[in-house]
Amino acid sequence: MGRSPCCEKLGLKRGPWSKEEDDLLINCINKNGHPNWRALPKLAGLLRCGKSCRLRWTNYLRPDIKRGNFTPEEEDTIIKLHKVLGNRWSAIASRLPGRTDNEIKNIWHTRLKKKMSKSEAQETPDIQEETPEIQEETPEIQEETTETSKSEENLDIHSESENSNLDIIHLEPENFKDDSEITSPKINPEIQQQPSSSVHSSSSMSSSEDSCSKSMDQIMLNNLLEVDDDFWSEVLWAPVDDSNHNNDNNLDLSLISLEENYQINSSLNDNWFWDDLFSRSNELMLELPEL
DNA sequence: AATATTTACAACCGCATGCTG
DNA sequence: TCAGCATGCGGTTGTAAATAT
Repeated sequence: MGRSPCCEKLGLKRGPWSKEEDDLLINCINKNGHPNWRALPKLAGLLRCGKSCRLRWTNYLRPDIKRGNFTPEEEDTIIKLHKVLGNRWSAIASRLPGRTDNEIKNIWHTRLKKKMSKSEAQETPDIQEETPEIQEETPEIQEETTETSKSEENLDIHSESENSNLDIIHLEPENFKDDSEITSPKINPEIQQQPSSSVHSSSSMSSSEDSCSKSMDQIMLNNLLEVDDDFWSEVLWAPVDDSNHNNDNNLDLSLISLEENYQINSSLNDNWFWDDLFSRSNELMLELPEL
């Protein structure tokens, strides 16, 4: 199938946008919307291609864009989502209201990637040193990993945490009212104090991931859950329309289901959510057919 | 102060995909 | 069913600003 060029390049302006151009574009979109990007430049009196206008609008001029530096919480969220979603910037952006995929991609390449590799380098020796101690301190926890997390004892802990924090987590963008709802961690002190076991391979974890997953194992083992264990695989093993083998979609569905499940079942605080979403998503990745 | 290097970010490019006639 | 078109998306580039030498 042939693909037409997005615009005729002759005579069209490229490069940075001027204030005047921005104003023309904003005025035009405010007046007419943007039902057709290709026709829009002419309508607005701009010597730009439609694609350029669309990018300028979606990445910079849109009124709902949050300008300014990323907060540490936002950065943390990006790191966690990137572990789950990979380079799917638009998917990550959809979970960070007011931020664009381009912006997230930029901050990842310029800051977060380096930050992560730096902290990995710094913390890897510590992790290696600490792991044996942790394992020694948590024999019970380790045993529990082989069993279901639904023991009476675990449920007791769970119900306590329920009492302490009954926040329902809504991951969909429209449910994020502000930054604090997105990320601000409200760590259950009980869980924080509990030593971490080593269910997850630390070798593949950055320090930020490590820090965010300090309590992950406890979460996984002790607090999750009223979530039906079958749930996590239901999506994966549900019949898939052969005519539409889109693994990305399957993954999306799986993640959406994860999110929805938490909306319904969550008595977890934010950290727990992220930790478990990450963990479960890794499982999903492993179970998914090769992309 | 001048120059070199690094960082941050806007913008571009081209492929993929969905929609429409 | 298929070609053409519009848009979404991720990778990459260009460049201004900041920082180091």
